[in-house]
Amino acid sequence: MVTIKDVAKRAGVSTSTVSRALSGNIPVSEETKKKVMKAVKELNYQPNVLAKGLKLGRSKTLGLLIPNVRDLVFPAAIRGIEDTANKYGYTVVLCNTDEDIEREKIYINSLRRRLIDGFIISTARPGHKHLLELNNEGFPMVFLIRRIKGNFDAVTADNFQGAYDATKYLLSRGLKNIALVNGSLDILLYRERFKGYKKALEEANIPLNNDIVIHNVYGWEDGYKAMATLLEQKLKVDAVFATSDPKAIGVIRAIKDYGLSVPDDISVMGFDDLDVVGLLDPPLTTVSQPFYNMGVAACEMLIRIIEAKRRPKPMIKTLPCKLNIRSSVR
Amino acid sequence: MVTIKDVAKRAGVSTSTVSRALSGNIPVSEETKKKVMKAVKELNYQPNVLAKGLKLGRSKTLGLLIPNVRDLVFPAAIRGIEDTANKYGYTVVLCNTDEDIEREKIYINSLRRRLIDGFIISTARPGHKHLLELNNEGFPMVFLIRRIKGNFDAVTADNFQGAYDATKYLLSRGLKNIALVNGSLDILLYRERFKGYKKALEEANIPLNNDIVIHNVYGWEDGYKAMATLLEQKLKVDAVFATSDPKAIGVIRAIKDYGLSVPDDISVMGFDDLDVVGLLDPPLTTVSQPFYNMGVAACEMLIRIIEAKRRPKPMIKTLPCKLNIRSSVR
DNA sequence: CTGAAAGCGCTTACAG
DNA sequence: CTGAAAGCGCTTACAG
Repeated sequence: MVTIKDVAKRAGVSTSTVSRALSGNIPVSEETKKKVMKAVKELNYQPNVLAKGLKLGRSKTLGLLIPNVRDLVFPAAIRGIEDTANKYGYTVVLCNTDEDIEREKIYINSLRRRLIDGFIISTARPGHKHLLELNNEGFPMVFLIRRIKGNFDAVTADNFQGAYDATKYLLSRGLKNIALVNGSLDILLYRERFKGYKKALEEANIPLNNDIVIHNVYGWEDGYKAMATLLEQKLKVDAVFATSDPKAIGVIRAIKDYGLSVPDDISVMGFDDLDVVGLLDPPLTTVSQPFYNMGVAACEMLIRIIEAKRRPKPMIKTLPCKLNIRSSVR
Repeated sequence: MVTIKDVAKRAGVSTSTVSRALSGNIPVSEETKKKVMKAVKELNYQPNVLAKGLKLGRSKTLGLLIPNVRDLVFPAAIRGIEDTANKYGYTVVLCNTDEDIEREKIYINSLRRRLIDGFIISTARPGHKHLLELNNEGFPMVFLIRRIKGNFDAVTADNFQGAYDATKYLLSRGLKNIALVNGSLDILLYRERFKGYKKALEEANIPLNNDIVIHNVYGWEDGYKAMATLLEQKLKVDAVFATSDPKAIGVIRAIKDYGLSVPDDISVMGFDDLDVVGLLDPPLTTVSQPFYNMGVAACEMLIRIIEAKRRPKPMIKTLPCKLNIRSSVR
């Protein structure tokens, strides 16, 4: 491997000068700069990032904490993060926590030994004391998709607006008995989606019917069960707003298994717009979250925090959702 | 941050001794080892991985090159890699190449400045000279899922056997006119799947009908087109073997759009067993690739190569596929 | 078994 | 503007 010494020798200057010519932080005469650059080129010199990191106490790497790469929600966001990190010369390390706080703590500790420069965190849930401590230390971090209450840097979708628009749209199609199949209210974004749903109903003067509102639904199996329960009870339902696409998939399967049709008998609205959801039968009408762009925004925000001299004021960036109308709503 | 010096001071020994006690490579008396461990605990000392890496010329970091995280093929494999890397104290850096050789070269170069210890490569395709060079340097690398011809370390599925079994199964269901919707023959695994298909046909004394064999099909849109073409020509087809699940999804949509039913009119067999494919309508019968385990195996192989004193002989590990029978074949 | 010293490849405060 | 020196936090060959 060619080092800064080799470059210095070839250019006939000291290693200090090479370093300065390369960093650009400290003035170097045009002439010597040229000599250095020539030597760099000729030797194809690549600075050693570890050595630099050791000296500077920064490693140009970012940690990304997510529950599980296999969740279809994450790949697009990861891609946005990777692309952005790469653009700024950063590298990202992926950590799957499986929603396990202990695993998360272990990951955070082990990454700190690598002098990680900051974290993007998509695992916010009750029991996040360790994250607050990290933040109090002034450690750069930004929440993505999920966030926790309070004044922390975060990038999320506009969950309230998305849910509001979705419900409004169902209403506009003449659907009145709109069931809600929602996630855990422990998680902020499900509280917000619930609010959006209620607001739209309220504006249409439709009273909230708690019989057809189900919370704590996780994933498609649960979605299936929730819908089956609704159907068993023979409650009047002409549409279902499932607040995540996996839930919607389960809901659709249940409806079909009970011999009914989507959307002729019951319309189904999802939330997420996962890459696969246009391929379903029927293709799912859903609220589209800008996952890729959220990844980009979170990564840019984190890098800005890392590279700032003074920590900027916390900022919550909320990206708009938009309805992706396909065929599961009549 | 607490360093080895702090530990040395507290334990009343030199930093050399602390280092030796911790590594275990060099004998240290039981007594001093105890003192060191005590100090380590009390101070919660975490060695600085960058410093260690700089000294040792290794970084305990692995590079993973894939075309795109958003391809549904990869998340499970990534998860297997992450879990394994983590178990051995390694960290993995993900790179999306978009099948672009230039991007790939840039990634490889920039990771080498980080003293990356080895690569897992899922991007093998024509134009891999740079990979051969890397290999010739003795740089640790293993191919995953896709590999190139020759004697290189690799972990793949048994593509021949999988395709053979799939075709045999279709035959066993009384299906005789089995179309093949296949990928590019530039890619080894599609050649192997083609061979498996031909072998099964041959054994059943069914001549290969080139009219219903289509190659160079990439993704679901292409799968749709391929099937549409077949249908337009009114060729006799009672089953389709699509050699990837996305192709199968396109095939199914085309069949439905032409007013036919799966599997009543035409049966469809896929290949991959992506996480979502059981949720389709009808749930897809497909060849299941052990993506997670392939990720684990590739990562273990790579770490073994990295940590070996002498480079072990190249080894190709082939994991068996198994049929996952659902409802798209009659 | 243990310590002092050198060195991994950088950057930057200190002189000049 | 430039060089010599110190130092980031480790490990290990060299003495003892």
